Amino acid sequence: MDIKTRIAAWLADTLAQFEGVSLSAEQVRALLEVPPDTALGDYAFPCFQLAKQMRKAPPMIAQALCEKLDNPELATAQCAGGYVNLSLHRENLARETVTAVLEAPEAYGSTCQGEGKTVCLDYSSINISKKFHIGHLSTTMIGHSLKRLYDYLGYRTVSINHLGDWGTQFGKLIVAYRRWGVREEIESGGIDALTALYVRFHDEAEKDPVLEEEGRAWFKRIEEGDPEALELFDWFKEMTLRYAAKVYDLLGVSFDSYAGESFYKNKVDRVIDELRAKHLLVESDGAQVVDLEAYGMPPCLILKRDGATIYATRDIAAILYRKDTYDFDQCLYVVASHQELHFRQVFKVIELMGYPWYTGLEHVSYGMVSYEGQAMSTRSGHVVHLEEVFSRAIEKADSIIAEKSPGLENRAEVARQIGVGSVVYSALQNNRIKDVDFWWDRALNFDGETAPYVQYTHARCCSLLRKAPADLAQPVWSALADEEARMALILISRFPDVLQEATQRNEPYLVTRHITALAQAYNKFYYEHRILDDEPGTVAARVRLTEAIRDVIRTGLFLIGIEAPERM
RNA sequence: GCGCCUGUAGCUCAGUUGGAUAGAGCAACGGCCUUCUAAGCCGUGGGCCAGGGGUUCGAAUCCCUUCAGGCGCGCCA
Repeated sequence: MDIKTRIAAWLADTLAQFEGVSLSAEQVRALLEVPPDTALGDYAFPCFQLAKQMRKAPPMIAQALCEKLDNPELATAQCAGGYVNLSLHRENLARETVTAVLEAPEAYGSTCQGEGKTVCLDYSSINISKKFHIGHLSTTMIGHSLKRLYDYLGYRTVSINHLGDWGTQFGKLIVAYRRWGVREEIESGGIDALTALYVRFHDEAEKDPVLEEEGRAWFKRIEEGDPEALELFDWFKEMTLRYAAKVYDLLGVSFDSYAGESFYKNKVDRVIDELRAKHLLVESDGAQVVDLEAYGMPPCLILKRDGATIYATRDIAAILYRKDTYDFDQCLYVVASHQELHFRQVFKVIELMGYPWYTGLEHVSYGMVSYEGQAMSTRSGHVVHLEEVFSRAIEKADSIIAEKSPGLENRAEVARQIGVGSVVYSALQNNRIKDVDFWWDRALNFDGETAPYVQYTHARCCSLLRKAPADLAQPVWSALADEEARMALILISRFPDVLQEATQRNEPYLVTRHITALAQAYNKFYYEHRILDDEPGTVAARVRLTEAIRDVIRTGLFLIGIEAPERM
């Protein structure tokens, strides 16, 4: 049982001695907060909510509670206004916290609460023949981080790259290829060559509307299984996936399924039959829709006037398929916020179909990405490609290494870890919902709250541990009673709670900020105290603390998809 | 026009879901390396929490309203 839980139990026991009070240990634990100033204590218990039950003013309750609290091995209490401020017994805090980490460094904060539960995560979801740009980073890394978080908490996860591999744009691409493409050039030019074809098609189509018509016709041929059309379509898809694999390798991202839109093309009949059987489908302007007016939403379009399906139809088919195949408890869609209405509509249709598990569907939305104040556009060229961001960040990391640690052995690898890490960090340091505007100078900043800062702290810990004596004495935990160590210990002890909240809210940035705070705490500690030059028992305690911090930072970085080099 | 989201230091953002004196980083300025990694640490300045009304013991946080920005509102995804 962790310290906070024991504090809560102790508080609840004491509260039970008062008349008219009924608060469980769990309720008390949820009420415990962190004082605004660390000098006040480690935890604060607010008495305001008790005021009604006890018919007393909060400060009086706090005082009465303080007088009864007696467990100096756990903490000491002081009342201040309506709060009871608790200061943990420092020696015990140090011993318990550090030991908890070192007992299972790879599993600190992990649980088995997700046992028997499955979470499907739909993220990244790339479009065939399009390059990655900076806007794809959020979905890819938020999804990847959430997968790792849910895994860590014992869930079975299924990561799905719902490929955008269906629609008239592929007919257009075929037209462009047949008119202007040369097989060998496209093969060697890869995704860039495909993008060039796509851009050229739109330029030429403005002058010659016949092209659009041809594009539609070629897509129809794909749908009908025409061998030439399918061969080209598969080729485009294969080239795109080959390209994407390189980016995913760099990021350490992988997927359990690449079933995209084309996968569901023969699974939409079931959706239409079922909607019809359940009397949900109505005609409107020649199209078939599910009316959602009663829920304050525009209708959900299921079949176009020409009888063809639309993305909502395929998304519904995908939901039913995933439920059948994976029997998920939750299915998360890490998709930009502009699709909010779409998902609300689709989820409502599932509800109206009578499936009670619709409650497990969730749109994990994130803000829009722009570049220097303007929306990005592949066609106009106002884009920042992900590879360019990575290569510039890696280049910068490499030149800093050249300057600061010229003898580093695996320099290229570390430069990659730092460069990629700094880019990933920027995608996971804030609340998902914020819009982000990309600027090069910000993206290439390595100071302060950044991945290199956290990685540096980790490397610093590693370096120190390499120099620590092999035969450590018995740690004297009371040596960790100073303010700097206390701050670090408190942050370590809260790490498991942070993982809980990050998962509950689907917000990886909580992990990012927490390990950054831990890195700050360690750097202060490091500056204020000589770790290796002291009494053997003190050295042992400080080394153990360093080890615990290194482990928590490494785990935290792993959970947000960032590597932790041991030297840099 | 309707709906959703956002508005906190010059900039980028936190703010523990209604609690204590609103905090970080960047940028600026000033300090700290003959000692464990200076990609670090310390300090200084910087705020009408967009504006206005409410709700209550208490509001950056909840409600109403105005303003500003982003996104969406059927045959694209």
